[in-house]
Amino acid sequence: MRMNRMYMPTLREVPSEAELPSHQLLLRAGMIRKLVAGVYSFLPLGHRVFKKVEQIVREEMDNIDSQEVLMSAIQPKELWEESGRWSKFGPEMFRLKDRNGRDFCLGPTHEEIFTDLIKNELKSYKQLPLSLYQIQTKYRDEKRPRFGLIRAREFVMKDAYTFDVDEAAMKEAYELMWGAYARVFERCGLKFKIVQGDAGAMGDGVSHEFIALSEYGESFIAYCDSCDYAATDETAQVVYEVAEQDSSAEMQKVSTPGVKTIEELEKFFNVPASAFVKTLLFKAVDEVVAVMVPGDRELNEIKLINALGCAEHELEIASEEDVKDATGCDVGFAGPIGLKKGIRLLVDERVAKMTNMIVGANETDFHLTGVAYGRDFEGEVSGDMLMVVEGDSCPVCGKPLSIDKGIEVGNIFQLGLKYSKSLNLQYLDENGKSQYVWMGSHGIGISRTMAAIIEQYYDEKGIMWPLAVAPYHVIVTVVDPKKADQLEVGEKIYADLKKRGVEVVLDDRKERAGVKFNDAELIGFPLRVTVGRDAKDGLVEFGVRGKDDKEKIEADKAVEAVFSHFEEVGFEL
RNA sequence: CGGGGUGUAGCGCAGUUUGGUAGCGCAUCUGGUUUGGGACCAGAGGGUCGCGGGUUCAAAUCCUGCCACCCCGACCA
Repeated sequence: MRMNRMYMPTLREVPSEAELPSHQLLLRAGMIRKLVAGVYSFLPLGHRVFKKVEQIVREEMDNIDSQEVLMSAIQPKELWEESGRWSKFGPEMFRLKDRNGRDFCLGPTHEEIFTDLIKNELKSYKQLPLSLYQIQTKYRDEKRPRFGLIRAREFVMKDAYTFDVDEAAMKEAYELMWGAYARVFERCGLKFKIVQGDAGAMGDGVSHEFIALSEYGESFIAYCDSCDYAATDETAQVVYEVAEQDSSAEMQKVSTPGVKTIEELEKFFNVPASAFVKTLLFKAVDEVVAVMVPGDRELNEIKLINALGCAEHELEIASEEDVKDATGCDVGFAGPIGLKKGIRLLVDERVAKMTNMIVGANETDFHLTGVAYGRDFEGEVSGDMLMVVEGDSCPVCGKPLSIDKGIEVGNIFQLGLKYSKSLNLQYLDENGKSQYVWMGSHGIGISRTMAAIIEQYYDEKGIMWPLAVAPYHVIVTVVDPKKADQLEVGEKIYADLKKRGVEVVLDDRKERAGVKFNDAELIGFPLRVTVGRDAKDGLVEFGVRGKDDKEKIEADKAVEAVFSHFEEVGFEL
């Protein structure tokens, strides 16, 4: 490709709408443009990178005998009602009606559609296992789209679905997928961690997330350096020991005027935060629920949601009015004793061991001390309800956990029988008996992966694409294309590289050298051959993006230099 | 959806407090001089000042309703 014909509107200045490096650089390098919030157009250079990532995914999926299909983005409401997700997905789903008023959605994911497709054809165990995937546009009306391609409302995902005869076979398919995903992200050059995930709206089974490490990531992960335990912060099991407490203390009401927060309480009573128990009120659908966690810890809302069995969007913090109605007092004095009748009280398992805690009295300006679980009140003991923090003990080996941040680029789920049951997907086994199909669902965010790569490969000048995903491998920069000798040498190297199958652009634009160099570095071509003033002596310059030292070589050796670099970094065309 | 902020030329911004009919830098076009790290000189084009309503002789500026976009919180590939 000749650059003077290339549509690559690079920007000198950072668009004010972009904050993250990947977002800024994608815009500045002329790779994407925003249409509306969370919806982007891919320009030629961006599209080339996109296709590279897509192709890597495709190859690795094909490699494990998953077969590519293409489903519609537009889906009928009926299938979603069968699975119960028409309401569960909530406002995240883009919904639309046809001219007759029939309801549809733009697919946020495709479990229903794949299951439905298969159920009409699948008859026998002999047809299993089956693994299908597609690379297709997904729609999710995010509450808050942001960070460019990282949280978009329209994005491209590779989604795969596996169908197996039993649980063991499903787990085998899961392992296969795991391996393919690891290879995909390795080939993309990403530094990533594989962590246990929460299944969320997808199902209740085992799941893992592939997290590309990045300081700008939205996903927090807890992991152990001593063993291989790793989980998302929401999933990580919290080890929290309650010290033996004196149970002889009597419950007493203490006046605590205006003392509401844990910090204020610590000062007032002069005891550590762990002596208190927070009673938090939430509204789930239209029921108010109270949750108790130790005063020095945060509640994990995901764990609460799982305990309640409601959907994410159905849970919200109770309003001030709801709190007053439930407790009969101002916000800040809620406690387990004297709550309005009928309010569910969930209790973290550790709270249930406390025999001398301080809680709100459900009376404005009063707290209760010396409260013992079991003696003074009881609730539903709900296991672990806490958010993990750095330094918590590893639930496997007991060593302290580390916390890191990253971008979720892929995930794998063991769906089990969730969809085959709700959508009635069965096969006949060897004995002619009907059995439900064991399913798995596996996603990779293609466009998001592209952004995640940039987050790991950039410097102050621009992007530094790994060769495997670079829009082109080499840029041949002709410093002054009006000089016949330079242009001639540049054209020859360009043609020779092309002949050898190298993806190459020729910068033949009538721009000053600085503009060309800056554009090349911004866009992030991995290799640069500069044809300048020494061209008349048959010399050119060979450089690698990200390395300052340039090497003067004979023009005839340029192609060789490119290939020896390929060899050096283990890249194959 | 709650809280905060912004909307003026393709991009980045000033002008709004104190109403008087729109400006700067970059980019674009023309001519010339330059030519290895975002050139210089001269000239030119480009704006429903987010949209609607109101106040006023007069509105980018004041009032009001709406919209869009960005940031902070809860969701996910």
